[in-house]
Amino acid sequence: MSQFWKPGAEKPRLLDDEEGGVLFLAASASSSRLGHSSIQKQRQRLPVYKYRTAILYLVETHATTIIVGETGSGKTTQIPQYLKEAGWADGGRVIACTQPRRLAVQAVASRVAEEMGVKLGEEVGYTIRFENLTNTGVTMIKFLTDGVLLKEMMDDPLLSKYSVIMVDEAHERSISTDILLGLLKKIQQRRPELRLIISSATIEAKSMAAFFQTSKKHRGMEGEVLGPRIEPAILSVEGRGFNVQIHYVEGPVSNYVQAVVSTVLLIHDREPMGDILVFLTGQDDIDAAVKLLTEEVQNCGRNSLGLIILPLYSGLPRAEQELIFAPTPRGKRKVVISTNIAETSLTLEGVVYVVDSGFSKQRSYNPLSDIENLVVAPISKASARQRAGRAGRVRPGKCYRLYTEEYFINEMSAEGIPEMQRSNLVSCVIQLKALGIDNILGFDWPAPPSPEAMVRALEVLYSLGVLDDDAKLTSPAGFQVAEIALDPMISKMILSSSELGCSEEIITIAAVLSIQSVWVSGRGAQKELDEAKLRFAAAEGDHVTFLNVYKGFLQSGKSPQWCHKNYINYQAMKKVIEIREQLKRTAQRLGIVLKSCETDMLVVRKAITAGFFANACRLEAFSHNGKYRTIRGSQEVYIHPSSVLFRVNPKWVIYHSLVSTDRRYMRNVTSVEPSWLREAAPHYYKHQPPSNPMLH
DNA sequence: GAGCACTGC
Repeated sequence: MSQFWKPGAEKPRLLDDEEGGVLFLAASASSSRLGHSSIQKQRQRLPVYKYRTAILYLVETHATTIIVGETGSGKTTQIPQYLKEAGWADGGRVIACTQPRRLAVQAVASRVAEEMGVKLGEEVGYTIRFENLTNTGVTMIKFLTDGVLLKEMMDDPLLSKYSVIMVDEAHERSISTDILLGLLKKIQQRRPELRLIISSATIEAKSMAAFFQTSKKHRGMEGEVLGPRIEPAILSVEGRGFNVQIHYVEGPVSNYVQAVVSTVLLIHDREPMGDILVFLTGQDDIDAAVKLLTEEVQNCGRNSLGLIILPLYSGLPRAEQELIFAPTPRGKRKVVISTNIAETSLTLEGVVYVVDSGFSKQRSYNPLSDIENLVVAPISKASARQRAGRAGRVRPGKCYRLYTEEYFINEMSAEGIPEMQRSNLVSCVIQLKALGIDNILGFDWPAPPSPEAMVRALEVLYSLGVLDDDAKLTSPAGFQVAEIALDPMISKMILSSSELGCSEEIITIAAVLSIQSVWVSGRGAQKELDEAKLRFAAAEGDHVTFLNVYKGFLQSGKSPQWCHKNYINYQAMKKVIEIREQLKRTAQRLGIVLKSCETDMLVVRKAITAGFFANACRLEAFSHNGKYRTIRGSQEVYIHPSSVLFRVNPKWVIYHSLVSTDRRYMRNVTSVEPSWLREAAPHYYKHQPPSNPMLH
């Protein structure tokens, strides 16, 4: 009576598509005998439902199945349920489904629990940082961020409790996803019974297939049946979006902010009602466009009165972000001018028109200077398609691309560069080391990072005393640093604080350094913000200033009003508390003594130095403009104007990070004594060239 | 006296 495909039953019909992958011929969905409740009917109306049998067949017979599914296909919520219904969660095994983002994990898990009529955290559960809603032995389907799954591998390198692991949104190519894919490929060789599903929104499935294709064949006697086929299966599932008509400009656009404004006005004049979503690169562009558009509307008369113009970027205060979701009043048209946040993280209902500038801010990394920064760069074709798709969620839409069709076809790359190839790899390398991957340079990456970047990461870890001469994790420091889920320099700072007796203070600093900013985003009330900052400013620098803010917050009883009055971001402070609690638990597990140094800030600065000695700088002699040089590399740097040490210019400082604009600015700076540097890292500072007037 | 795409453990 069951319609599910089971091993041994007649196979569904398969067809080779022109790409050389395996594509299933749609089966009829109407013959199902699943339940008749409305939820079941809804499930059956999803495009993925037609492929249910095919998916189960492919997963049964292939070690890896790649599913190309557009948004709205239902793959994320349905496939884990199909697998469970087909018995993949029998015998205490668990079906895992990873997501790049926490919010998606929670949303999908609660949706699936609802569809299955179970309480979230029982048969269906989820795990994200700070939250574990699963029940061992009961949970059959578990949603989690890919970062959490990597963390789980530290305790269970073969992920032995999982029968199927579905890696969703793999096309986004985040660092965690790429590390995970590389490791899963390795696990497959040891666990032929494990099944992988790689789910991606773009057609670049072939390169993913090639990556998993090269898996070594499971060895066995000649003629023996060796379990699943090694070559990955590829299956495409259509989405449920509406058609989106694409319009290109006829000639290149010189000023895309201006072009955005005129395009929005044109849509508003000529097109029927429906909201407009604009993609620009960052806060600057967006604020400029909002201002320009508002002025145009005021100069334009009656027809433009119906526009509600809203900016959207992650740094926006919570209340302003929420305006985006308010339904558009009758007769009005909403225009949301956004960063990439609306491309993947947030979904706006009611959008019918998309205006795509063709650019976004992207992280880039130079391993030689060890500097990460953001650059405005052209987006990929995949990104352009994703942006256009945002116009077709409620009804057929239109997308206006502010670049020529010729440019789209000939100049835009098919896919973006994976994050792995645009980032500092220190955290990535230590994670792999902790998982016993000794040969980092020879690791089978989905997209190998440059050797320079890997060597740079190894150097930094060696200088921190986390790796030894053989590039193996040191014990215990190396393992401890790997266990703390933060940048290794911060983790090292925490370890040192244990010996220096200031771990209570240092974990507060570590928590603050791992959020964006404790201050409310500065524009508009700059003077007031600067004055508020002075109330907390410490002569030692920004790190000690953070301690003062934290103390003030606790003394206020964690009051939102107190935060508001002092230009402090309340949401950020709540996050600091949360991260701090987690660090405290990790520290206790690692045997780090939690101790406060009370008012002795000297040891706090020494602990900071122990983690960040590589970022030491010296004020240039006779410098009247605050010019510093890094000790290693002798690069010209300046204290950022947002630092409490701006214009104070102590002789020796260490910084937490550099931002590179017209100059290189040090953010989060603390003054130090030069003797501490050699104390903290004698090996690192022993061979300074004599031209560098160092450590006298 | 300047600027923060977006995630995640």
